[in-house]
Amino acid sequence: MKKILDMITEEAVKAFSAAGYDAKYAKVTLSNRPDLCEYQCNGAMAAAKEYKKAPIMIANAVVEELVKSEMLEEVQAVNPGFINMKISAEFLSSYMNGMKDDERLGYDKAEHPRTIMIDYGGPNVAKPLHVGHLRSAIIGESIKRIGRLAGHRVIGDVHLGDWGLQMGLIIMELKERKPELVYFDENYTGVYPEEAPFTISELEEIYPTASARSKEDAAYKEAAMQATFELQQGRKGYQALLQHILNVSVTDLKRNYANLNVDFDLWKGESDAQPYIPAMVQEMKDKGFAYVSENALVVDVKEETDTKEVPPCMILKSDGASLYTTTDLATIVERMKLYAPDEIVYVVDKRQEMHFVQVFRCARKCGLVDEHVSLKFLGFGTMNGKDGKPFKTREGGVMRLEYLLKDINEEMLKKIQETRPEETEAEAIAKIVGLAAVKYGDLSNQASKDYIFDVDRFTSSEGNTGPYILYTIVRIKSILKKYEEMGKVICDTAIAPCTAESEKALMLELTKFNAVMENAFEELAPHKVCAYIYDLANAFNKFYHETKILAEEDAAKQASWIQLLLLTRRVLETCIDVLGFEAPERM
RNA sequence: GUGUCCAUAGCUCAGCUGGAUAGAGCAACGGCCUUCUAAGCCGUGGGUCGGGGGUUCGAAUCCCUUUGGGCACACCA
Repeated sequence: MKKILDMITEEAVKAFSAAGYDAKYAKVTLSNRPDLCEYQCNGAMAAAKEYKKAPIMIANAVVEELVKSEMLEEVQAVNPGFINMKISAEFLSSYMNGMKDDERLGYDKAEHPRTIMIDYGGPNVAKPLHVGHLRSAIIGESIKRIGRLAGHRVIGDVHLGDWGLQMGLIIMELKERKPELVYFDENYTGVYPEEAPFTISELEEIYPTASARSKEDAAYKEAAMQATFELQQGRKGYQALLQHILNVSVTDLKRNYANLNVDFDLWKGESDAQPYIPAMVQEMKDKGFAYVSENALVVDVKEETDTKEVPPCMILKSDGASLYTTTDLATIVERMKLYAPDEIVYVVDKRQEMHFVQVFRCARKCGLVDEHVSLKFLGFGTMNGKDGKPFKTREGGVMRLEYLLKDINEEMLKKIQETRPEETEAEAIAKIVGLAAVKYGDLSNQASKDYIFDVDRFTSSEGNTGPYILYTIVRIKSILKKYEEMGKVICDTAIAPCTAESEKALMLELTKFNAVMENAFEELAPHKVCAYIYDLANAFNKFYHETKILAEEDAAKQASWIQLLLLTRRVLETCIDVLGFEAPERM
């Protein structure tokens, strides 16, 4: 379906042309003065210059044509040259019915579907998920779903951090603790045990210990770097250990991401790109892009238009080992080979922007990606505590994701038990609402900005929060249920033209759905979806308050309203699905 | 130091390619439940859009400058 603004703009184009003015001035926008009108066109003022006429005269001439449109029911020119419009109830209801009868709610599929890879999550296999991983998971998941709704083929890749010094650190620490393990025997030729020599909780303790020690003990760090190098060179025992670490860790990660309602198509990691490194490096050298500088292998990526110094992209360290630019580049090679994406979106902490500038430039320069492939960096800000500083536990440590979710769920549970003590499924509902609270709290902010994680605010049902949105959906569900309990059957009847202000306001909000989704996709901006459903929920709640649907005696009117509720519910549920959460039956 | 992002009501945030009186929510105060979930709805008060210039008929929005913050600047990821 066409977007409503485009449809009205078409009317304006006709009117401008008929009045003898250039159609380029006919652009119609949403009114910023809802008290005066619903839509406006400011083109007359822009046109005034070209035609050397008073804007109001142009506006008047256009309005004379525009009043002929059946789409509009009120059109007027206002000083200095605004054209104010209201849409007709009949046209609005026909648009509603168009949405209702369309599986996609009026949001057309992309004409040219693209293959888009989303690189998000990025957990470190050596560490449990902590709050730092929350944003990437939440935002990335939403971007993935927004892209899919738009009709694209979207592939989500968790891109595990499983290849750096961290691996060497774990191996070293393990060697110190259990030197007798066969993994450390270079002469061992047999088969390695299937069982990992550690559990997930041991693993979670090993890495921080090793990491802390490496900062004080230079020799220890040196040994870890050596182990990393050997791992990368393919030392068998270490490779086997890596597999164990991955198995143990990924099982745990999958459980955690499932709790977040986050789902990856690919569980690839940095290590998967490793086989592509040698050939890639060789080619970079052969083509003359890579050269040795200060013993390291680098590729220049600075450009003339740079306003700052962009350091060369380092391909290999002076000891010959690969580093994160290497694996990121090799991962691009791998992705192009296996999935041939048209676009790769990286949902990563914004502090890594420089790194990705280098990687993207290097990838293009060395021909790792074609001209048409777009590489996008979606950098997100830090999640801060109420004090405005990076979120910490009460003790000042790093907050584990599991504990954070637990806190939120407990808060929600308390709320349910207070308001509805009779609820038997309070815990399950608390989990659903709690997740919505966290995700909405995050996604309602612009991704690139830092934001303050405030449990009290996010779990509140007042204001622009997840619970408020869910409550609105629950209200709709409740009415529909009661309607059927009254013995009435929901038939597929048409939505009648609105008769009240609040009803029209609700319909007007509903019409925005396709434009909002398209815009959210283009700008990779889930927060626009949040802003939209908040407005929509407000419009619905106002309508709800003023309209006693179940008590309505006119059955036709009631049936039309029921359809309007169904449509509102579908739009809201589609939106929250795209945000990555769902609504309970009651709350 | 260089670069970059940010600064909007007491607090948390919106503000589309410049448009009419800068919007929400929270907090404060005041209304609305014998009727679909009051986890709701309605209303009141609260802003020199960090400061200063400029472009424009018109600037929170674009340009310059200044102040105050965040972040990044090749062998960690």
